[in-house]
Amino acid sequence: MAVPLYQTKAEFFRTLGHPARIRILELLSERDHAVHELLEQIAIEASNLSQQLAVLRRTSLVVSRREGNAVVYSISAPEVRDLLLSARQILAGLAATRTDFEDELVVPTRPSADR
Amino acid sequence: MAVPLYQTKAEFFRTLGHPARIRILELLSERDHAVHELLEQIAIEASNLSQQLAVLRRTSLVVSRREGNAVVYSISAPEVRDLLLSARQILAGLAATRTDFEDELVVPTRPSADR
DNA sequence: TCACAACATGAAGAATTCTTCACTTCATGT
DNA sequence: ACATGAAGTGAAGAATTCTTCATGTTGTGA
Repeated sequence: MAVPLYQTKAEFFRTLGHPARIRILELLSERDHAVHELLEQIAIEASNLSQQLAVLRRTSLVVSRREGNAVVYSISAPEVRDLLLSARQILAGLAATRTDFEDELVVPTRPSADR
Repeated sequence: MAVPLYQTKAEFFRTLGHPARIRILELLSERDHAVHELLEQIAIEASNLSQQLAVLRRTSLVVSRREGNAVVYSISAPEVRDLLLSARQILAGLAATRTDFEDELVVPTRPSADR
């Protein structure tokens, strides 16, 4: 293998490192979506969405097929679902830690409903 | 929550999206390491390593403590280990897919040992 | 107290990645 | 054949992220 594994891994994570791409993968891990369906859910320009889909296609994380007038995307590695879940858990854990830490350090103020 | 979840997730993955940071996390998921120990394993400049450690610290993925002359780092979320494993599997799957695909399309040539 | 080793940090230029724009392509309906 | 809706693409400037350099801190041992 010419490219070291940790380099490949880094690239993989980098392709996950974009809000639109995360949303796309989350939507696709529920079910296949046509591009115009994704567009309804994600608030970005059509051509930007195309660019992000291209990134995901390049890394083989998704595949597309044409269905008449529409192009339908699907996830190629179902394990991505687990990965996203796993990430959510870690994130929840870290958030909790940070909150605890604040609880310890921050001067207590009147509890506020919206923060 | 002011910041949407998928934004936070994207940031999380982006902090994983760097070869040095991946290696650091892999080393730390084996056991705690002092900075100079990490430096032995990873071929980057000391100050670069510090910068990457700072990135990981900012996102609370690692924590550091001083032990005499040295600073020792450890992983704060053990689940990171699973995540890295999970990524490795997906990557292996994708690589296999791509290889299969090549097997189908590419004109077979004499097998070569070094590619 | 000095000197040195181990780390950290701010700043700046280099390198990447994002977003948008102007087009192009492809399939369908008329 | 033409118009239209759906999607993709190359290019370019804006925005981020990397790497390195110079300098600053903090312990330890002489």
